Amino acid sequence: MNEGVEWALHSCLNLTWVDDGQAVTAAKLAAFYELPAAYLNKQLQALARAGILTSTSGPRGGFRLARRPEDITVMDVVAAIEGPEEAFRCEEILRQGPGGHEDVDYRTTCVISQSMRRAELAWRRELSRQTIADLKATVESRFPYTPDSTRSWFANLRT
Amino acid sequence: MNEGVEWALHSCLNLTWVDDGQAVTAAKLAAFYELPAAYLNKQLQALARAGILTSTSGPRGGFRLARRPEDITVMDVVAAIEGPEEAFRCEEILRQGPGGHEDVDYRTTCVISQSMRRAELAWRRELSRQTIADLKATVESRFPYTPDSTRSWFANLRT
DNA sequence: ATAACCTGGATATTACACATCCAGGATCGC
DNA sequence: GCGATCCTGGATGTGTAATATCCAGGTTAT
Ligand code: SF4
Ligand code: SF4
Repeated sequence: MNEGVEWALHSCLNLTWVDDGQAVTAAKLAAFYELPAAYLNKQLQALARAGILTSTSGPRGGFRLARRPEDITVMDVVAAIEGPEEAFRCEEILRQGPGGHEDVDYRTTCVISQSMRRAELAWRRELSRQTIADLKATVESRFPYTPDSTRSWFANLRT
Repeated sequence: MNEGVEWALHSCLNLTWVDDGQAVTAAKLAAFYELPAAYLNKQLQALARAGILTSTSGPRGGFRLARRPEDITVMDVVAAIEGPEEAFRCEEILRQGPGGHEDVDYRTTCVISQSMRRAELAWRRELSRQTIADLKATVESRFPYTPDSTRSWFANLRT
């Protein structure tokens, strides 16, 4: 599991707490957790390509959420960062074994592959149930002053 | 996801098809898929430590299943190879952020961490539902002559 | 006694995640 | 227009973990 997923989710949450319509610089988002700015920027670009964030160039530019938090699932973010590939990559070792054929796609016929795929589907389904809005609501109910303190932290940030 | 998991599951399946009470050498199991023998041996050792296989030293030694296939879940094998760690390792970046405390275990309080953990639980539950016996049965119903051909392949193997 | 085989630590190799850098382009304020 | 700000994306460097090999030692069957 890529570490960038964690950064991306945190950044999305932080974006829900800044003033609406306000774009936030990659450098500022990185500064919040003291992350390497250039590298976080890459993750944000991936989120932008996935349609989760919109990016604006130039002064007063930066990133903002492309949709409402209710419409962004945790799975969306994970997929944007990790790529569309499945975690279980079947190496099709059956191909090397006796009775293996070059022209068979073992990923679809093989039992082990199917079993892994089913488990991964359950994982994805669970991540799709949760939205950024859900996370936001849970945080706010547990730490009611997080929105205010986050907003003011970004507002008072000196570069 | 470790590639050794695939090897281990295949090897367990193959072991269900050899004559009962017959131990199979790591080298033979590796030869079946042309895998690196020394490395597969490491995975088999892990399975032995986990109580999934029993190992016998000396001539006529090797590995055999420690329990009935019905009593070995796919999750057992995955856990034996991958170790007990969770796939989502929370780096607790909140600790670096404003308002972070040294003495808080963010892995338990944090919403993101919980969300990931829940998804991973669903994944594990799904893998625990399937046993080696289930895989075996599915393979045999699709490819009825696999047990015979596998058994005879091992029997006729020349080193 | 000898050969077959597992055990486990040390070591080499390789792939990939992590991280940085820079040239280019867009946008804003002046 | 001009300079400053900031995103874009490819090239590149770095470090760590997965992959793979090796060997010295222990166990067991014949
Ligand atoms: S049997 Fe399935 S899991 Fe194993 S190598 Fe073939 S496709 Fe992959
Ligand atoms: S908030 Fe949660 S996921 Fe993020 S660093 Fe803290 S514990 Fe980890």
